[in-house]
This record gives sequence, C-alpha cells and structure tokens, in this order.
Amino acid sequence: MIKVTLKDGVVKEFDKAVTVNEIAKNISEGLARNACCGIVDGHVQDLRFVVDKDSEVAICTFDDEDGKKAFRHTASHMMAQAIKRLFPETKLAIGPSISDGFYYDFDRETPFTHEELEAIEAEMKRIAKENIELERFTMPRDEAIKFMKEREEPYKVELIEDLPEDAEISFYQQGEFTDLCAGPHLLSTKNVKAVKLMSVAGAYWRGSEKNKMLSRIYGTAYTKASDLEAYLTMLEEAKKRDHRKLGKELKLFALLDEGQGFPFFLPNGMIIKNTLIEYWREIHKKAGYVEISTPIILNRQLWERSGHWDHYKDNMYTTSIDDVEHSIKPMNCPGGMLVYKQEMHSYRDLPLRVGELGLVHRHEKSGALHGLMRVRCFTQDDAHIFMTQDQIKDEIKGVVKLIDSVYQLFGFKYHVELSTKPEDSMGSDEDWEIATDGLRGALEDMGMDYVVNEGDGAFYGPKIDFHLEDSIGRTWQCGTIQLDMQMPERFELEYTDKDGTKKRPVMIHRVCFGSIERFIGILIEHFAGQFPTWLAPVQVKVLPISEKFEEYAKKVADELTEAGIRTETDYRAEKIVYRVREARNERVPYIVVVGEKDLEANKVSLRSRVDGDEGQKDLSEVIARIIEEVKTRKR
RNA sequence: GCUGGUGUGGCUCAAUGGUAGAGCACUUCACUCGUAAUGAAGGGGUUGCGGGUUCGAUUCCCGCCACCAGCUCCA
Repeated sequence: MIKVTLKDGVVKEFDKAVTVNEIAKNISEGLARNACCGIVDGHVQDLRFVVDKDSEVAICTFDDEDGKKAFRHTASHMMAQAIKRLFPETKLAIGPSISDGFYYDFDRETPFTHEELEAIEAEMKRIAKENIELERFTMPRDEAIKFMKEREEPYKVELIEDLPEDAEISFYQQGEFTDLCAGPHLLSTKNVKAVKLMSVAGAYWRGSEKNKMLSRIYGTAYTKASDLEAYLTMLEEAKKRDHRKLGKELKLFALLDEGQGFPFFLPNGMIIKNTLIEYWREIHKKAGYVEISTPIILNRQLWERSGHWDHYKDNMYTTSIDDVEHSIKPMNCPGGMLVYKQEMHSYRDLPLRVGELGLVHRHEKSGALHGLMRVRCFTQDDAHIFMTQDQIKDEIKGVVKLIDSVYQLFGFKYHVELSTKPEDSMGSDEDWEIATDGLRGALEDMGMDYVVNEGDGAFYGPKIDFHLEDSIGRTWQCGTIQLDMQMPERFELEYTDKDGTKKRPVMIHRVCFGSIERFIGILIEHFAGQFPTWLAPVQVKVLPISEKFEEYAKKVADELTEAGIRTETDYRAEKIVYRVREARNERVPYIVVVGEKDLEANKVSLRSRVDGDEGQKDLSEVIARIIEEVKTRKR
C-alpha cells in the first residue's frame, strides 16, 4: 500500500506502483491531461505523480531510473530558466536528463565562462527556493510554432516543425519560463537543491557535424546534498584509477609527442601484454584455432579489392614502394583471405578458425585519441572463421562463449549490442538479412540481453559488440563478432562440398580483447592497478631488514626466481618501512621481508596485498601459493 | 576535425611585467633499521614552440603544438 499526497492536499492510497514513463505515455495518448511528479513531503526519495483528470496516481522513487530522469529533467529546465533570467538573448536548443545528470544546449554569441556557470548555479538555487510549480499544457502544432516564433526560439520552432501536423504539442511551464517538452517533471522546483554544474562543452545541433556548434552545459542534481557529495567523491576516486595516471605511475606505457596516438610499452606493461597474449594463445588452441601472421604493409590493389579503399581510405596510412602505392593495414582480414586462398579447402576443413595477433594502424582524428583506449596503432586479437551457412549459428555461439569466458576471468561487467546494416554498405539486402538473423538467433538462443544499434554495422556485415566500462562509467567496445558474406565473394573464396561442387564459405571476423591496448586500459582501471598475481609485472618484492641480511634475501629471491616467479629486490639503505611503502605503492601482490628472526628460523615474513601482514612462513609454502594463483589465474 | 579549458625541473604544484621556488624523485654521505615516508648535502628549468607589445615577457596579445572534457567519428 502506497500513501500519496495529491497536489490538492488529499491523501490517497494505492496498491499499484506505476512508473513515470507509463504515465507519460498515457498523457501522450490523451488519456490523462496533466502529470507531474514530485517529492512526497518528508520522504525526499519518493516521487509522486498526479493526473488531474480522474485522480489516477502513479508513484516511483528516485532510485527508479524513471524517477531520476524526471528529477534531473526538471533540473535541466531550471538551468534553462536561470540562463534566460541572466542572459535573455540566449537561444534554447534541447536539454534532457542523462545517466549521471543532465545537460542543456544553448546558442549564444560568447561561450559560458566559469564565473557565469557559478552565477547560473546560484540562480538555480534561487529558483528552487522560489518553489515554482510546474504546469503542463498543450496546443496544436501551428499555434505552438507561432508561440515559439514570438519568443524568438528558432531551435524550438525547428523541433516543432518536425512533429506531425496533427500533433498536440506539450509544454511545461514554471513561472515565467515555458519549454517545449514531453515531460514528465517534478511538481515543483523546490526539491532540486543539490545541484552542481560540471562543465561546458561544444555539441553540434542535432548531433551533426554539418550543423552549428552549440554550448552544452553539463550538470548533475540529487535529492540530498550528501548524495551529491558522494557522487563528487566517487568521481575524485575514479580519477585516481585513470589508466593514463596509473600507466605513468606504474611505468606500464608512455604516450609521447614524437608519435601522437602511438603508445610505447615499457617493461612492466610489456609483461602484462605478453601474459595476456600467452593466455589468449592457450584458450584459442583449446578452442581449435590455428595462428597466422600477415604483413603490415600491402599494396593498394588489395585494399581496393577488399573494399577498404573505397570505404576507409581517409583513415589509412599510405606509402609508396618502388612507385607502387601501398597501405599500412587498418585491419587484418584481407591478409587472412589471402592465406585462405593459399590452398584448396574441403567442407571437411570447415569451420576453419584462423587467429592473428595483428598490429593495425588507423588514422583516428586527433580529438578522438584517449590514452590507451583510442590510439592510432593497436594489436587486434583477431580471428577469421571460414564456414558453411549452416555452421553460422553454432560458430557464433562458440565465439560468444569464448568472449564471455575471457570477461568472466577478469570479473568484467559488459553489455552487448547488435548493430545492423549501415547506409554505406555493400552486399544484397538478402545477404544482410541472413547474416543479421544468424547473429540475432545466436543471441536469442543463448538468452543474452542485448540492445539493437540500428545502422551501426560494418560496411561488409552486421556485428555483435561487447562493451566494457571504464572507471567513470564510459563504455568502450572491446569484443566484436562480425558476420561477413561480402569478403568471401570479393576474394572468390571457395571450398569443395560433399557433392564435389565449389561453394562460397561465410566468414566471421571476431576479436575477444578487441584491442590489447584498450583492454589493458580497461584492466588498469578495473583493478585500480592492483593486477591479479598472474598479471602483476612484479609478483614478489624481497626486502632485507638491513644490509646484514642481504645475502639471505638474495638466496630467497633466487629461489623465487628459479620457481618462475617474477621477483624484485630492494637492497637500498633505506628504512624497512620506507621500502615496504614503496612496494605497496607499486601494487606488488606479495612482499617478503627477511631479518634476523627469519634467518634464525630459516623462514620469511610475508605480507600479501589482500590479507596484510601474515607473519612467518616457509618459503616453499609462499612459492606454492603464488604458483597456484598464477596457474588458476586467480583474481 | 569542432567547441571550451590547460601547459612552470622526471612527478605534484607555487610565484611574479624586473630573466623562477617547494615537496617528492635522483646523486652522495650518515643511520643498520621488523611492515605506508630517517636526516643532511648536492645536481637538475631558455616557464610547450614561434612571433608581437615593452627598456625588460615566464607573466600581456596573436599564431601554432600538445594534453584534458565534451561533440563528431570509430570500417
């Protein structure tokens, strides 16, 4: 039973909770006329809905996604209201709620300064204090256009003009401010007090590069000041896990001016990269893959044949060899095709799974570069699977399982997207349908959750993408499975079927890590630099208490190294606390300290990253433990 | 590529229209130590690059470059 205070003060009880969006839908269908949601007095996390026609009430909480959206959407309107008060000449574009807050796009002669942002925030707080009620009303399309023309809001006029001619256009009004909006909103501005404007950035009108760039202000809002504080603290914490910061601190990789977007791997980073590759080879061998390596530079003719030249040449690096134009590979597939064509294939050979750790180069726009996440040269853990049409589903399932097992190992959360035929594509609609159905069918069979990304496929086929999160919740595409019926056609790939006729195989392009560089970036942020023992660049650090025990420390370190454990020593004439501190800052999983009492007992003192000081142990026990962790790839 | 912001020793940051300073790190010396910073001394910067204004620019102005946030893009 839910008690709700209605707008007119009447308390009603309901046994059914309905979400904000359901109500909003009712409104758009004309079933209800006025809907807002608000915060029930005394329970700031409860939002309420009032529908004035027949007093239907729906309730949701701020913890609901819908409730958060309504709350932050109102905050966004309040920001627009504040800006109209302070800078009346500003033109309004659009302002929705987003996952961690809201934004609003504005058109103004001069960009917003930091000081202006503070003034806007202060004005928003004033608007909250004024406790302004929000009212929804509608008018026919032509009236709505007139209304916004009078107010000199060209962007709003354009938005309304794009709506159907017979549409009833809804508006939300709060005091002197009225905005074109589908809602829903809070009942009043009064509870939107914990507001913070985060940043100003450019954003194209309607998301198109061809349009004018507007000023976008990002902000966030919470029902409680303490929640806002917690959010800001979380962001601060996340910054400490940034792979670019940790990459430098832990000496994993470097990004230098001498090669913008071309990462350098330092010895520590190289251990992680090589260890990942070792793991990759192991699981692929088990899954029935063979491995090849194809050249980095191949001639232009090949790229014309694959279609990459037509679709992608602006992003390819080119060079000339003996007056013949060549390109550095942006993808491995054409090389893979040529390898397939090296011999005749029987249906008995299929599916043929061919892996390649290929270094590819792509000219990404300078503004798109981001640490290891988006670079201009990276290693794809690629593979091409050649198969018959009736093997499609099983092969896709096999790859999905393989990718899932990789992500499980690290404890990654991920989401899956199915991307369909883009505008600029090759191949027949029929081929695309077969391919898309194959991918969708595999996902459905496996009961996987996925979102459909219309028109976002590769030019040669649809794809399933796996997205992983970084420390502040941005997601990056890592794994991908692409089904391709075009390349086999273009390269005239064949196999001999049971009846002796030549048939065309279907192929899958797929990666698990995606880019090893990006994957390492995600790993660094996920583990905050505290890699599982099997990946840690240094697994054990041996520290003698003082110079007197250096000899014993050396003996211990030698034994650890002999057992295949990555061991470092620190014999510097620094205090033991100092050297322990450094080893901890380096995120070394195990620290072994040796002094007088250890020497006497022929033992070592162990500190593990997980359990802290563990006291004296036999060295053989420590070795066995680390080896077991490495073997099982314990997290 | 676009919009905005930032740019000072290896790192984190301070200062100023009169040619730069701290901590950490590094080197040396002393301490010989029991689980997150022992002390002292020393070396290290053409203040991102190029112009302009000025008697004088690291500081003010312009251009470029790089980085950061977002947008666009990501076959």
